[in-house]
Amino acid sequence: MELSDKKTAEMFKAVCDENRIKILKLLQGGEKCACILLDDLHITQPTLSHHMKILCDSEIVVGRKEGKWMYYSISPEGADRAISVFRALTDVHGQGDCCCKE
Amino acid sequence: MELSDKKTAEMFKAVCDENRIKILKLLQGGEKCACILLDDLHITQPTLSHHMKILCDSEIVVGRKEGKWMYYSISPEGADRAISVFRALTDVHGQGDCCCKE
DNA sequence: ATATTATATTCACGATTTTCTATTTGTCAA
DNA sequence: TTGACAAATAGAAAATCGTGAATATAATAT
Repeated sequence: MELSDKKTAEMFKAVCDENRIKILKLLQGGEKCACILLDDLHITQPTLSHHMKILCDSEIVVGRKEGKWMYYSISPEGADRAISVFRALTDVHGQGDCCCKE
Repeated sequence: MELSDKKTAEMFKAVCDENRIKILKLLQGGEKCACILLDDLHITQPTLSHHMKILCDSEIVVGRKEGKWMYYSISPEGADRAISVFRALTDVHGQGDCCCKE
């Protein structure tokens, strides 16, 4: 589970934007077509496409093409991976320095 | 554990930047003085101050003033809160639509 | 083949973020 | 009180990000 700092930052960009958070909330109801997401968000189609790319790059969301349509859903594995990475980044395994200069 | 989308985005901004990720990794060794963090990062003092503000705003890091010095450490409670928020955002509790239009 | 529909890409622009220099504030020691 | 040091703030430059209009690509239907 070793990720570069750059990749880690990329992963959490998924949850750094209000619209992407809204998209995740919509996807919690299960897999949804892009066109349905579009109806529920006040953004244009290219903007949605842009956000879906960031979400898919983070691997927290996965896309599936079916004919003309793109279906998106939350990947429980991707979400678990993100949590693992977050834990690995915030677990404290030391006691620090007792003072600034000794 | 209900957070506005804006607040949620703010919280995860903490882990959306390479320098802040480096800072968290340093703090995993325990509480550290700002001046020590500064030695390990190739940024200026005001830039560090800026990043520490964002980290503290997310409540994943807490600061403590002692005389002239600021000591920072990871807040296990803050980190747990972030994980809870992330889970609440990515748990799937529906099965989606079977198709785009019915 | 042509038209239509769904999504992705390109480009440009404005807003936000990161970063720095300069300055200010706060704390301690002579 | 003055000087030295740590950290925060102000202001500005540069980079990144979010957005939409225009266009391209892909799939389906006629």
